[in-house]
Amino acid sequence: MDLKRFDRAAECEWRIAAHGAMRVPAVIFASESLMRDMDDKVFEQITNVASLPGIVTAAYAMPDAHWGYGFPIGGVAAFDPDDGGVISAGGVGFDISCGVRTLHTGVTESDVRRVQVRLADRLFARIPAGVGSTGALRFAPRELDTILAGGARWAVEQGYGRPDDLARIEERGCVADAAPDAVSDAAKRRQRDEMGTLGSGNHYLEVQVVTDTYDARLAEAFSIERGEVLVSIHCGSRGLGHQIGTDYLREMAISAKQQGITLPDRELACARIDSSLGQRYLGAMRAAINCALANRQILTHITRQVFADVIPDAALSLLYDVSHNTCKVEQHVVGGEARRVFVHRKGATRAFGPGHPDLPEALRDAGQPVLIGGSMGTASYILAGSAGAMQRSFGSACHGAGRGMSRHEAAKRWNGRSVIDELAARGILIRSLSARGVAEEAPGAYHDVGAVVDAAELAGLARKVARLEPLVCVKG
DNA sequence: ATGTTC
Repeated sequence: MDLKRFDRAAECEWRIAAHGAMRVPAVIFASESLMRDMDDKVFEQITNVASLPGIVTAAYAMPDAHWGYGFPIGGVAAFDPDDGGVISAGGVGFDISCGVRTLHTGVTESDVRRVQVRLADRLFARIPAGVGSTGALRFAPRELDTILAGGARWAVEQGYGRPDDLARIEERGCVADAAPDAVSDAAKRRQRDEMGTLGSGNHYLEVQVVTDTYDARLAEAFSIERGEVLVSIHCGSRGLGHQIGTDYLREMAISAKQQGITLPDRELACARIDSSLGQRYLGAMRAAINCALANRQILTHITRQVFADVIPDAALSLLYDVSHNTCKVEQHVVGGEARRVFVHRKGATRAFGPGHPDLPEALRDAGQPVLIGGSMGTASYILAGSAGAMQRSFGSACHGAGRGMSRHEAAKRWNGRSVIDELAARGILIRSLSARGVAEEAPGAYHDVGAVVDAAELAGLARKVARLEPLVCVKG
């Protein structure tokens, strides 16, 4: 990206003053090196977002930002319903509430190394992964409505997990005001056999070891120690969320035209938050959030069963669960006063700072765990949300490494089998049904996740707590 | 991300 188009406000903060149709400035948080590598499309898309009605303060892009549908992936934007603010299906994304949850295991790397192959094989046998994968569970439409209203809370009531898991999930496992009635029958049909499945693309279940901790106080608050094994599950709302995105994008494109909302890009189709379409989308999107939370909860239950069998000493407890693709109603201080705004985070993680009332008591002094998934075979990081994020980015931070190469290009460049063999030689076991999928997800297709989290920290959005390396990875 | 092309 051409850096001359920006005002450098700080080492990792690049501003674009409002001009043309922009209602507010745009801000990218990144190092100079990440900025140089960043797709020009991010500049175009973030300035487009800044022109949407009712946007508050600024449009933001995180250090891992790249080209997305309408909004960049790694985009954050807040809208005020009392100022004509909008909700955009493209601003949430197709994989609604895709996210990561990380579990403690209480065992060490050597405990896993002893049984590593069996653990990899058993997880792969039990965790359905891949395009169109189906699970062991089947739900009639009415049961699905209960899931869409109840989220992880429903799952725990059904015996998938423990009541104390819920405090460690955003919204305590169930987002309010979900509207299963606003979800099409087609979306529900697609989901009836996909609960408890991982999906494809960059989704994974990974067994990881803590290689480094950076802040002793925060590591202790998160109960993280070097050498401990963790499990991270990265997946979303599967076919249901995708179908909701498709359904409402179509409807928003038609309605925006009728309402005279001028769009710089038709992919930014949106509806006023206070319109009936806006409210229906919000209800459907919240149903998809609950679907994703229930999905990750069921996968947690299966993972616990596998560990109980292969490593009986392990005790899996939830560190935290974050969502990456959402729009949430939150209170933020804008121009010195508390305002209720609708925060779109697309490929961005909520990163609430210390003292936030939505955090469970055990984590409140430390700040929210921010779980950063690396690319396959590379490190992941755990950060802590900060007061800086509350001031600078509506309580948001980055979400991952950020793709640097298209799937097509990666599939041409790498051979899946070779990628698996090379990682196995480094002690990392990959299990996947799709060699092409593995090639598309080759570590070289992504930016350096370490550079991304360093930039997030330097920008004042989050504090580094721990670095993890993979031991086993089940891929879609 | 996605019954990987409405």
